[in-house]
Amino acid sequence: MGRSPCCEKAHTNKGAWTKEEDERLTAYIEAHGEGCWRSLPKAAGLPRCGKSCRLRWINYLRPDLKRGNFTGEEDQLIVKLHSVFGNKWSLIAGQLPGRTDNEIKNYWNTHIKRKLLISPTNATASASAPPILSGTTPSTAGPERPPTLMTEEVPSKNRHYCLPDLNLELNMRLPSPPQWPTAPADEDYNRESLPLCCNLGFHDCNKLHGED
DNA sequence: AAGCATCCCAACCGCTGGTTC
DNA sequence: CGAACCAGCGGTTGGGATGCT
Repeated sequence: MGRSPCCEKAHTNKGAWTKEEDERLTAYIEAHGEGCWRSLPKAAGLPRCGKSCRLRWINYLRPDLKRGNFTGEEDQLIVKLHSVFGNKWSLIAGQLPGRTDNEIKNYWNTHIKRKLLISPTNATASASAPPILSGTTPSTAGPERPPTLMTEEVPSKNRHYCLPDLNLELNMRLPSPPQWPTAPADEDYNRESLPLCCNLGFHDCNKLHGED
């Protein structure tokens, strides 16, 4: 097949970007726009691979980036969105203008995750609350799942296990027998794939609150 | 002041899904 | 149709900054 390799690793720099590299990249993108990251380093005269240029631009050089600390609203929004999307940082970043997936991921890992883990009431909630997903996934159903929005500004007296506004539920199960197209012999199930039913929808919050 | 521990974040690595040849 | 490429994503890490003893 007639394509050249992604980048010549022998002639590419690694590690921290220099000011000159930043300026070259910025100037090139301002002149030619984003896109075609593969050919960009050569065209811009940068000893970097396209992947590295893309990352540097998106995470650091883009003019519309919001620098500085996350606000309380952003903080809470991230927690909410994480409860919906899990570790889909790009989706979460899409809801926070001026923030990058990398930034949010770092913020989550260094600030929010710890805050949620520290909260003793949250630990209790994790232990007692039913799992959100019937079929567990590491990003949303494991010990790191943030089931509650529990930050220190909530007085302990008023704390209760309030779920975020949105919570998608994914169920996977075998279809009930009457839905089977034909009734196969047991041995057929042993060697052939089974049809699965998947439901995607919202939680019944009352059930999770134990209020039904 | 020096040494050590911890925090934080920029950047790299490896994987995936879509596209191109 | 399969192999290779490409962009994008999430996980991980290296090392500078900061705090503590």
